[in-house]
Amino acid sequence: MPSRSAVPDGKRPTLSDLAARAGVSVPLASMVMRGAKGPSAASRERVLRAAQEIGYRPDSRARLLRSSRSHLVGVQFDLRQPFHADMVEALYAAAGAAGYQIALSAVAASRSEQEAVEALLADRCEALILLSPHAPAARLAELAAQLPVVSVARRLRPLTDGVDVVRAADDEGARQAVDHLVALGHRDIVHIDGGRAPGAADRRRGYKSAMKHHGLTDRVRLVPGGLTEDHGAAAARTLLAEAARPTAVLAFNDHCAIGVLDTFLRARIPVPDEISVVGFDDSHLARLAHVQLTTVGQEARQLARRAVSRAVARLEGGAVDEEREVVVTPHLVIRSTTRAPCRS
Amino acid sequence: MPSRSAVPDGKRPTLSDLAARAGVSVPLASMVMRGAKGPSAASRERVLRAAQEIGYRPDSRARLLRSSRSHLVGVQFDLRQPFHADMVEALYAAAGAAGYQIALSAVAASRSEQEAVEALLADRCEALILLSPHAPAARLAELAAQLPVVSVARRLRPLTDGVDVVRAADDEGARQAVDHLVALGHRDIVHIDGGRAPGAADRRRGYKSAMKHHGLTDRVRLVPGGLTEDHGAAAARTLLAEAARPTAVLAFNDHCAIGVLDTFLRARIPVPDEISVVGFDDSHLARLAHVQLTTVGQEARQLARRAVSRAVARLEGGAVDEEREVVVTPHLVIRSTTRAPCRS
DNA sequence: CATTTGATTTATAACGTTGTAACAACGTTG
DNA sequence: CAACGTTGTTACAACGTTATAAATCAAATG
Repeated sequence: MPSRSAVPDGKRPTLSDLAARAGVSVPLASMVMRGAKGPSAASRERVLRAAQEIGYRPDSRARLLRSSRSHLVGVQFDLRQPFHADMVEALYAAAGAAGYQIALSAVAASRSEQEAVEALLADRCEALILLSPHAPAARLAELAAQLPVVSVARRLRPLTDGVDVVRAADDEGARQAVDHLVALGHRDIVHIDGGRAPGAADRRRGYKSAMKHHGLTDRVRLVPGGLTEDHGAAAARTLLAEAARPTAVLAFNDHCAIGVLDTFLRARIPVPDEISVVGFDDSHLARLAHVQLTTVGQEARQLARRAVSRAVARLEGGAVDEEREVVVTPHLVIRSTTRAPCRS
Repeated sequence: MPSRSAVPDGKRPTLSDLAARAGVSVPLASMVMRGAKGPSAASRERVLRAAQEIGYRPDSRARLLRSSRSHLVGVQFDLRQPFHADMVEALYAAAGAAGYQIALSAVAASRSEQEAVEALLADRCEALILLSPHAPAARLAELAAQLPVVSVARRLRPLTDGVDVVRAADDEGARQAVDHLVALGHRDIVHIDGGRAPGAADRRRGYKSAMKHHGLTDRVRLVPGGLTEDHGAAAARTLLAEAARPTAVLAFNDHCAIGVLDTFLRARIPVPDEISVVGFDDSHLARLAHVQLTTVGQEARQLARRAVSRAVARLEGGAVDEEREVVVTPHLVIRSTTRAPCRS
C-alpha cells in the first residue's frame, strides 16, 4: 500500500511533525499556523515552508476541542427547497465574514428535523440557524434553553422564549404584489395560499388587507395550495375549471407559481396576456430566462446576514435584549409574468 | 442571564458531569454511552438515567479526536443541482448503514470546489465523495494521495491514480432512450447535449451509436445545450426556428428537458402529441405530477450505496485492487412525455 | 482456607491543539 | 554593573473523549 502522505507512518501530519521538521517547539508552530503575534519573521517563514513541504493541515476538531469556543454555527436546511439553497449560500458568506464556520445538516424525505438537529448538537455547534423549521414551538424552546436558536422564515406566534426570529415581512410582500397588480388594472386577483407552511398565514393576511385597502373586499378569493409545483398545478386546474377566471394570481411561492404557469401554458392560456402570475421568494427559479417570473424578493443575503449577526450577538454580547424578531422588508421584482389585463 | 443547561456553570455537560451524577467513573460512563459490552445492566441503567436527567450529549469532536478513526466521510455537492439533492439524501442513508457519518460541504456560485474541499479536509474526513467534480484530474490525484477519493458521475479518462469512480452507464442510458423512441416509431431524434459537463461525452456517444445501430446515422443531430433550464430553452428555440423539426428530443438532463418542455408549451407545440421529450437523471423534477417526464433514471440510491462502499472498502479493506470504476446501469422511466409520432 | 476465575470497574495515558506562565537572550537605563 | 523591559521561545496543563491495562470483588474451585 503506497504511503498516503509526506510523513513516514502514513498518518496525517500533526503539529509536532511540523515542529520537528521546522526545528521549533510545538507551541511556536501553533502560533505561526494561527497567525498569532509573537513569532519572528524568520521562524514564521521556516514553519510555513515546513508546512508546505509536509502538507500540514490544522485539525479543526482538535482546535475546536481545545478552545472552549467552537465558532461553529449549525444550519438546518431542506434539500428540496431551492430558496434554502440560496440561503445556505448566503449563510456561508455571512458566517465567514463574522469569523464563524458553518456546519450543514440536511432535512429530506428520509431525514427528519430531529435527526438533523441531533447531528448539529453532537458537532458542538454554538448556535443553531433553522431554515423554516416545522418542529413544534415547545421543541424549539427546549433547544433554545441549551443554545441560541434562530428561526428563519418561521414566525413564532407568541414570541417563544429564547428563540430569535428572522423573517421577511410576508404581509408587506403580499401587499406589494397586490398593489402592483391593482396598479396595472387588475381587480380579480386570486391568492393560492400555502396552508400551514411557515409564512403562509402572513401572506394570506397581507393579501386580504391589501385587497380591502383597494376596495376589493368582495373580490377576495383564496384557493388552497402549498409549497410545491404540484400544489400550484392543482390549484391552477381548479381555477381553469371555473366559468369566471381571475385576471391575476398571487402564488404562495415561486415553486407553486411555476406549477401555475405550466398548467396555464398547457391549457393554452397565455401569460401574462390573459392572466398575470406573481410568485414569492425570488429563488433562482424565478430568474430563469424562460420563466422571468415577477416575484416578491425575500432578500436571502439580508436574511442570512441578520440571522448570523443575531446568533453572534447572543454568543458574544451576553444578554442581548433587543427585539426578538428581526423583520426584513421584501421587494417586488417585476419581470415578465405581469401585465395589464387585456379586457376588463 | 438564565442558565442554559442542567449543570450549574452553564456549560454543556461532559462525561465527567455525567459520571459524577451517576456515581460511577468516567470510563464506565463512556462505555455505557457508546454501547460497549462490559457494564452491568444496573450501572448501564443508572448512567442512562443520569444522562437523561442532565441532558448529556457526547461531543463528537472529542470522540473523533481520541479515536484515530473518525468514521466521517466528506461529501461535496452543488446546491443548484437537484440531482445532487437526491444523492445527498441517499448518501446519508448509505453512510449511516455502513456505520459512518457524513459531513456536507456545498459548492455554489460564491463558494468554489477548492473551498469546499478544504473545509472537509480540516474536518478530518477519512474519505471524500465528490459529486460531479469539475476540478482538474491532477488536483483529484493530488487529493487521492492523501485520502480515498470517490468521484461520482464524473468519469476520468485515463483512470486517475487513486481516484475511484462511481457513475451511471451514461452511454447505455442514452441508448435506452433512443431505443424507446425508435420503438415508438421516431426517426428524427435530436440530442441536446451537455457540452463539457461530466457525463456529456458518454451520453453523446451512446446517442450516436444507438442511432447508428438503428440505421439512422444520417438523422444524427446534435444541438449544443447544457445543464440548466435556460440551456434547454435556448436549444428548443433553435429547433423551433427551423423548417424541419425533429419528432423527438433527448435532453442532457431533466433540468434541460424542462426548459425544452416549457419552450414548446409556449410555442403551442403539444408534448408528446407533436414532439416527444426525454430527460436524464430522474431527479424529483421529473416526477412532478404536471411534468411526468420520461427520463433515464440514474438510480441515486445505487450510486450512493456504491460510492460509500467503495470509500469504506478503501478505508477498511487496506489495499483493494478491484475495479477502479463502478458503473451502475441506468433504467428508462417511461412517463408521459413520449408517444408515437402523429405523422410519419 | 488459599487461590483461581470471571465479571465489573477504575486509573492512566493518550488524541492534536491552544492558553498561560515561565524562561532565555538581548540591549537599555540609572 | 545591576535592575529592567523587550522580544522570542518553550514547558506545562487542559479541552472531552476512549483504549489499555491494571485493580477490585464475588463466587467457585482445589
